[in-house]
Amino acid sequence: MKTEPSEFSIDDLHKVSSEPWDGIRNYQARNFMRDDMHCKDRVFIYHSSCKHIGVAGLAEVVAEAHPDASQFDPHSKYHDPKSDPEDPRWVCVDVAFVSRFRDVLPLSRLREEPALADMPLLNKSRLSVQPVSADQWRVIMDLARSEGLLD
DNA sequence: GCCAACGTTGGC
DNA sequence: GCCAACGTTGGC
Repeated sequence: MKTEPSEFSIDDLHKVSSEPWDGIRNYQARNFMRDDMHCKDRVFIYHSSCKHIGVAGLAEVVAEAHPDASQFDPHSKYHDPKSDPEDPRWVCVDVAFVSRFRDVLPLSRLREEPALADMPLLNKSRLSVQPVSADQWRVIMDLARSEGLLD
């Protein structure tokens, strides 16, 4: 899951017991949350549009997809007047902090790994929620370990 | 701040 | 259903 740390960082996630991952307004990203993310699933938290771009830590899904409340809030920047309360257009999962890498595992380092070449993240995908295969998960965790980023 | 690439919108 | 125009994303 991508986030701009100036908006909501891994450290912000650490401060709350759980966080509804709201504001996702892309259908494909929504569908991943709705269809493919389940309680206990692990998630990489990725910092984008910032100084240290890359994987910042780990989270866990703690609530399955439910309507994203911000779509019905006229004061929210995520307000969607076209969404019908009887049939909400946008959903989100809740995630909880698991761990923070000692340092961000840089995007540039991910690009050096042939095993990760097919990741949407490395291929101009602008999806803010995107899948990670079991193999890719392992490669990234091994990388984080070998870079001394894990406790 | 730039700009390429992408997703969405809306006229036809 | 096509596709041009537009707005957004996100690395650099």
